[in-house]
Amino acid sequence: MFKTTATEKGEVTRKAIFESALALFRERGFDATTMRDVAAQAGVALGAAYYYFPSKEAIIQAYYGVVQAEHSRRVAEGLAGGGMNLRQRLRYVLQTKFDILENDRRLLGVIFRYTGEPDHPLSCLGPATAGTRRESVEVFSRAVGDERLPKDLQLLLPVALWALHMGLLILFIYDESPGQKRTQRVLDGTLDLSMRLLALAKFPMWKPIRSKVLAMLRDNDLLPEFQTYQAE
Amino acid sequence: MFKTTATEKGEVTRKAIFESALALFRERGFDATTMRDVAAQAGVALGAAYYYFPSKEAIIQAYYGVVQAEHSRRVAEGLAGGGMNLRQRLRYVLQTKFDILENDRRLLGVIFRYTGEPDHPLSCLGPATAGTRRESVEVFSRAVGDERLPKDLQLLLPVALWALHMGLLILFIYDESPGQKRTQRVLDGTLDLSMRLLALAKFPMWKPIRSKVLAMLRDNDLLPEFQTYQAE
DNA sequence: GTCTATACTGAGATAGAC
DNA sequence: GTCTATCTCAGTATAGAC
Repeated sequence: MFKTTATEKGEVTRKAIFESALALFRERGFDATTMRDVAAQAGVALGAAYYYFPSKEAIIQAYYGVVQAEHSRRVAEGLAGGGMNLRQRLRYVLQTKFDILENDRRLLGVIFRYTGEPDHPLSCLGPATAGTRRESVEVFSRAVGDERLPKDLQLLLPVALWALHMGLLILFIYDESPGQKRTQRVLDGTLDLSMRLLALAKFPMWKPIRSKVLAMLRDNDLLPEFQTYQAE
Repeated sequence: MFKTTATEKGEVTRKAIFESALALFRERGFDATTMRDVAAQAGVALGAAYYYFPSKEAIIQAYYGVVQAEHSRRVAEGLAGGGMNLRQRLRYVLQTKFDILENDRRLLGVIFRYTGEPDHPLSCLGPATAGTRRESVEVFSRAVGDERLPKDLQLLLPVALWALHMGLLILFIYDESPGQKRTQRVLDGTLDLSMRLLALAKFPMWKPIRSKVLAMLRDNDLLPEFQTYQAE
């Protein structure tokens, strides 16, 4: 997606460009920052910036990669101890994500810019970002853990949670309430609801509906590619 | 959002620019078409194009307005006769939308470009497009019609359908299967599922959960603004 | 109010020299 | 790996014709 550095010197330059860009994006916003500003701030020529990042958006993409890694790290750390129930684990995973993004709501919006353009390398639902998506679903899988659930729910839940998390991210971006309390409330509300629905959905009477949902998603390639779906 | 014409002559010019733009967008794609191309194709000067449309995206926005109007028109026409059940009415409304957009999947993607930027005038979820959104939800309200439902479901369903329709639009854009058969299958599948869930949700035992959902959405301003939500 | 013609600015992106 | 020069194109500006 973007140039990975081969030399140590390159690594330093790359980092300088990346950090300068983020600082400027946070200060002035993404669109108001030019690649010339970024290069100047980093003390390199315009061409150098483009040498490491093929586009301005690619910097945001790299930023999102860092966020992702940090999220993975914190979740691994936080869940290591055990002792949380499902509700608490899910809350922790989601909350951690918002903690990381707390002051970068404006930057986050750019992630969605190419949602409607499948072939774009930065399309957040496109093939080019499948790896990142996979990683993200992974985190939710870890939160579900070995919770005692019917196998089909075991498969569906992480993807459903990923989708929920995407929705909440959009709400988060639009949320102008102080401290984004509104997003917090919706997060808690949807978690309550999810837990109630999950408790119901576990019963055998729901098996046919669960199967139908799973079959439909599987048959139409709507589940991230890394999972193996033995038909429960 | 863009200049509306006062004279008849202006109307002609406006239309020429609009049609030329759409033709070029369809032929070469949105990004590959320049405003100069559009002006040339329409046989006017660059300034004229900008006189009627403040930006290239504004043309797409106008296009979407036309789609919306056409959808409204066809739905009003198609539902006028009566004699369809809920499932059939919903199918009709959704199917009609996809019929209209059949050959414009690439154009459609641009609609989502500013999803993550609330303040942008073309943000598909932002305040600037509230009117269009309202109109769109309206159409789904008409499809629900006077179907015998608990009042809270009566309120929730149109918005839920609008959300479903947005999701299906994204799937539609990504769907490379011939004739977008995959979207068709998912459309039918989700309709089946929705009908089954609706049949269940109508029972009084679900009242508390419905109330909770409604309360959460209402309390957090997540329902389009035009509805009046007397707490059932 | 509608439009032409032309020139200009700003910024994303690229080519090719070093 | 890095810089300089250059290109392209969205968008603005202006002055004036009708």
